[in-house]
Amino acid sequence: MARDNSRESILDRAVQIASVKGLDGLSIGGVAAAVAMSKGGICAHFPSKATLQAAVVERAAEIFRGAVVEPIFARPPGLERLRTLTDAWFSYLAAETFEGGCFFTNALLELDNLEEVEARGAVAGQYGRYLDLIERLAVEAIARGELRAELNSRRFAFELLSSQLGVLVWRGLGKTEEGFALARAASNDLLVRSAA
Amino acid sequence: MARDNSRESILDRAVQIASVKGLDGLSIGGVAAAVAMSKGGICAHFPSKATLQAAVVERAAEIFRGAVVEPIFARPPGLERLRTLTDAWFSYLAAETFEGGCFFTNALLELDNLEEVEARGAVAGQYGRYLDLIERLAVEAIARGELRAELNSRRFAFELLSSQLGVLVWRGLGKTEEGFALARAASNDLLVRSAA
DNA sequence: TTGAAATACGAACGTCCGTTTTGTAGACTC
DNA sequence: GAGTCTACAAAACGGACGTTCGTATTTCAA
Repeated sequence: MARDNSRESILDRAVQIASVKGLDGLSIGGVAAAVAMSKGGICAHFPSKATLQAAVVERAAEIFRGAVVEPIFARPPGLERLRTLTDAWFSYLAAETFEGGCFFTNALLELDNLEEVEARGAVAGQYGRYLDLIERLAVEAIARGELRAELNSRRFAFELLSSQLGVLVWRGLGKTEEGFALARAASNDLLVRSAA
Repeated sequence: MARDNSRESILDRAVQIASVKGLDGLSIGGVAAAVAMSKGGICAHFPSKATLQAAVVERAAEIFRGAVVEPIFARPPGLERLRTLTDAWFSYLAAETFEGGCFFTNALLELDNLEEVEARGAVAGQYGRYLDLIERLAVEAIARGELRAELNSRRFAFELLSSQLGVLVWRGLGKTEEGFALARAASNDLLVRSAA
């Protein structure tokens, strides 16, 4: 754990920079300056920019899982986990876990048309995993009779995610607090009208 | 109209490039190559990159208005215009009016943490105007008795926009068609449960 | 104490960036 | 037809980019 100390600190800073400037806007020189090292020192750990970007995505995924996903396993399955996930996501954004907002949404919309950036697949993969998790939790809640049996779990996931996306736009407009309020109301409404 | 012909063709290409690579990723050399001109020729029309970016945002706004906003004025006020706006937005995205998807959503999430980019304010301004339009149409529909009187028009705008954002994520995941289907269903559901 | 491996510096490379300057065609005006 | 103006090409600038390399420092084992 304490091994590779500098590699970890490089990654932690790089993740924050990438969340603000984008995965493509991330520069080795910028990272070097941010951690007070030389560019050569960075390249010793990450032989190419693509390698650094891949490691950054992986690290961001760990952070996201720790902040949003893992809290649900302390709760009973079904609807309770769905509520916990929603709350955790709002907390994750409010806490500015990533300085630039939601790392993966930023990255997905940044890279979706740039097939030459290798990290694109990794970003999409992580994003898809998150959506599948929401859908799985909905299926679970349906099976337990907590959500309506006829509910389309895919559409449920779409609408729950969409509320989170709305917050990001409101944040971009400088109305973060209003965005949270609207998204919480919308999410809650979704859960209420999906309840059995 | 035919005046400043090359300026217009530069802008049209620059808008497309910016929608794919981002407003910050837009480069004068790239634009020059795309329109088969020299960098100096570009700089003759746009004395600085910031000037070019500002003109690109303005041009993108014109395109967006023409594709999404103007069609509603051919329709009767109220709910009908709301439906038309929604349809026009889906058509606008499906037609790949901008190669990179939704120019303004991309730009907003790209720039929301980069206060050093001058175009940020213009992007946020255009985005806010679109949201206000949705809200105004909702108020209009409420006043005409087409939507419920207790409806929160701000929340309505939030949820309608959120569905559009969902499509953009699905598009980023390579599931554009499914995204359209889910968003149409969600938008329609929103209109149905908001109806008087 | 010595040797080897790990670590990071600092300089250099070629490329691209935004910008400025200079040169040069072709179209206007007088 | 000489002068002027516009539109663009071409070249160069300083700087930042990603990457490579030689070297100095540190760490640890033998």
